[in-house]
Amino acid sequence: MDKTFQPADIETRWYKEWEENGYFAPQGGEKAYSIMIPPPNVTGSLHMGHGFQEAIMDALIRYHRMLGDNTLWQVGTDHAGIATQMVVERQLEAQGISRHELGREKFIDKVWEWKEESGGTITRQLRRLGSSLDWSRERFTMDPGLSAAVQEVFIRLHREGLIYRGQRLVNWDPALHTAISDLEVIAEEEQGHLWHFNYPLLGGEGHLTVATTRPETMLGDSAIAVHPEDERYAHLIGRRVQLPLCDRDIPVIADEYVDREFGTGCVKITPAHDFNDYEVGRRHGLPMINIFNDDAAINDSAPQAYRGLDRFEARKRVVADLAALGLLDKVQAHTLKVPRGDRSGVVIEPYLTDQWYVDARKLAQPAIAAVENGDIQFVPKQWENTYFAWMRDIQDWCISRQLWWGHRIPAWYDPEGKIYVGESEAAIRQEHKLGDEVVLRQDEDVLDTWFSSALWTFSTLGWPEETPELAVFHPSSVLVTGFDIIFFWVARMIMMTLHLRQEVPFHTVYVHGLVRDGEGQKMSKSKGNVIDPIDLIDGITLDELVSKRTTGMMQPQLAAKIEKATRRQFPEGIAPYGTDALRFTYYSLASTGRDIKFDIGRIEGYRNFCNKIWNAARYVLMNCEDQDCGLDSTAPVELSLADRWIRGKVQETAAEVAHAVSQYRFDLASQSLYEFVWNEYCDWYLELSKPILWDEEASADAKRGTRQTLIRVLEIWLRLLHPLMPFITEEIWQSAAPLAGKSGATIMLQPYPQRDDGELDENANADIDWLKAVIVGIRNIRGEMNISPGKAIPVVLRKGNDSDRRRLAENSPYLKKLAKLADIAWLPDDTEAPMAATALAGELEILVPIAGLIDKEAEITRLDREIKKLENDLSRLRGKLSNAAFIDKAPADVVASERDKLRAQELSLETLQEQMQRIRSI
RNA sequence: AGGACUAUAGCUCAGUUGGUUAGAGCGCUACCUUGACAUGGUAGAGGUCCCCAGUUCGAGCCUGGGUAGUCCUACCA
Repeated sequence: MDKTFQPADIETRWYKEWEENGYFAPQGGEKAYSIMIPPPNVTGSLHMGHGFQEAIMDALIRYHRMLGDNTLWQVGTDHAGIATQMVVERQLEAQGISRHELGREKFIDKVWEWKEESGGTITRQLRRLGSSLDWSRERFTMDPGLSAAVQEVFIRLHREGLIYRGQRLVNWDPALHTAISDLEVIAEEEQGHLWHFNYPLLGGEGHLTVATTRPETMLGDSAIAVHPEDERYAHLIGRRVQLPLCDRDIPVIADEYVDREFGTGCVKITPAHDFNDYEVGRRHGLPMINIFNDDAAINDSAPQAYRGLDRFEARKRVVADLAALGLLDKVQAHTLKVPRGDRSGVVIEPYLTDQWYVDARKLAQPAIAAVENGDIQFVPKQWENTYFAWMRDIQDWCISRQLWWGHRIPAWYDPEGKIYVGESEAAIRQEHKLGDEVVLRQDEDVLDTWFSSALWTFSTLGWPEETPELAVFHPSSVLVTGFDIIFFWVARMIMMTLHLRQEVPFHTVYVHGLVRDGEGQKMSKSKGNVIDPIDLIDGITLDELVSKRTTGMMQPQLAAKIEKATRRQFPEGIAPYGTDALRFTYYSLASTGRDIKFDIGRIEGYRNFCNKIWNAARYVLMNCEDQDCGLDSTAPVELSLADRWIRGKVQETAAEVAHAVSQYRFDLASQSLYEFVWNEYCDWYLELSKPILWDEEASADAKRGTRQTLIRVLEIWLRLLHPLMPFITEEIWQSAAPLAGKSGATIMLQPYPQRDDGELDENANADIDWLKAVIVGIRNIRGEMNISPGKAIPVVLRKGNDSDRRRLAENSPYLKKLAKLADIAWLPDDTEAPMAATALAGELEILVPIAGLIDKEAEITRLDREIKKLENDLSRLRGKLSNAAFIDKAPADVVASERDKLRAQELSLETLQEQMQRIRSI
């Protein structure tokens, strides 16, 4: 074995081995356990959030697989309608081709080509993370099977009246020329203006002043609204005003929607271009005047002068023209929320079109109930509130998109505009007995990507066929996802699955936090702070990292700043840390209910942990290979104190890990393992094994016992650790397992260690605690007195009780080796103690004689510090115990333990004070 | 406007039903190339648990109020 752990070869080698041997596929077992991967964008690439999410899922999957469950991790990718179409359109644009020139079919061919070309990136990256996905069952949302499921659902819901087509205002993206759902609109505060305009009253006396942030929409105004109880305007209700710039007049209406306090208390009503105005318009039967075309340029419904102008250009013209007419009252600076498309970034326009909708209200009821009654549980629980809040006020879901890439809506229209929904034109003709003379035209639109995602847990298992997989693996066990898609995806999956299958899609939703950069900033391309998890695994040079962060930017002017920040933050680039270290970092940061600030220092620490594991294994193998490790069950074995202790400790660790995983507390699981491996197994047990293995006088039985313990405990904790660090554990396990009497092709399919209480040994724990206390006491004196670690020193023990004597008798070889002692002696109580530095282990005094070793002043300082600390504690304890209320009301065992503590500390203080006097007297 | 979350060592974070002296990693200081490991070892320094009040024998933890920050939802003509 190499002296340092080299992850790269090991990782690729083992992943290939696992995949080729089909270890990722379900293997049977009584209980089923399944997770459906949140399908990443097929042409996307892995980011830190994915890395985190996959790590969590893989740990759960590997854990359950080792528990013997029939475990499926369903893999697949999403066609990501808008995102993918945009990428391909941009590529074509670069070649000077528009998709319209190309035509629908050829364009879709291009997208499929791009999918084939780049679709491997994300799946390669998933493999690099060690994700034990069942690749034999890989699905894609536009596979024939999944597409059939989508069509089936659309037809069914349409027949049930849960999908309908209607004309209403939608969020229109004028750049992408498609409707989008409410969720795809991001409203951000921006600086704008509030323009005040005068609309002259018809009949000549005076005007009404309206305030607006969108002057250009006045071309589509249908009314002026005031509050019905606003006495300022009450007399004008029912009158008409002249709409400036347009050759028409509009009524003054009363509606409670109007806020009297805002602006002038008069609102211009533009029903075709504002969601609130739309409702007002409907209530009052106002005409809906659409003044925009698909690009949000002014159309022919507006006066000649503005036709063809872009909306922002039109705004300037309208303001200028009104000013010229003397109708501009004033302009105020105003902060407003501007709705922008989450993909295109352009301002979204409320726009009147025909679209398809899902009646979400009806579907929401059972979906709310399923969470209320605990059929589905969120972890952490507070997300249930978020879910309820949204579900109880859910709006109908606009599912049609004016795109080409996606599932085409299975609806056809006859020349009269009658709608037919069915699986094909032929089927529809047959069902409705339509002859060839009736021309049918299929709907041009495709479905929102999230429509197919909503079916994911069951469409991937073969639905609408009632397949065996569906029976076994559905509902899935847990959904692991980010809070940002609770509405987009989680809620819709719950609604659709309950409706179509009368069962939940999953029992638990584990909601993890967002992975942010070291400063707590969201990682984004435009901020230039993105870290690719693969770069943490394989490493990257500074120059490559800079170029990765600064090429293909939407805002190239930021490149210089990003380069500077990157060079400052990663002066040496990023070292290759390996997958196991990256994964362990994720786990250690995965406490629930908070975001993750990714600190590069952590991964370095866990890379070091890998190295520690590696070297501990080297030590064990070095001492066990070709040696008698007690495999022969008839050979007598003698277990040392340390052997008995560590055999118990590894069981305690198994229990802690199991508990933590059951609560999805991977931070606690990883911490338990880290502490056990490093602080117990390596720091103490390996050191305690040396006195036995290296002692020529130790018996063969004792050596056999220690070797057996070394290798067996190693083999157990490798399995405990495997779900978190799959590669290093497999690599070492291959060598270690045979020596521990285990056989098997892979650690992956070994049973997960279950706590064995028979191995716990409380006596051994107590003795080891004593041993540690004595050793640490001596080391402390050494460290503080600057006694060279190489120098063997004599130690004298004094006072103490029978168990101290027994422990000394049994453990002096350990003490001599680990504390580097020349000699250790017991001093009878009635003997005068030599001049010495003192440490305490309970009642036991540990004395390191001064002569020639100890600096008197330094020891006085050290004792003084100890005494002060004790005095502080004592005064608090005495105060507590002299409080009658405490004695009366606190539980008896708490009071008793405080009293014990007081006694012990008083004794310690006395001892140290005596010691202080003696030192001072020389 | 409503709601959620967060505030603990220089930094990143744990801290269970309220009960020893509040912990870990990184960083820092001193010493150490000892036969698994310097990606290491030993020892050490470092805390007003955001603030105020309350409940309690006892509060980092519970209650109320406040401050600061992050986020979500809705609305702002």
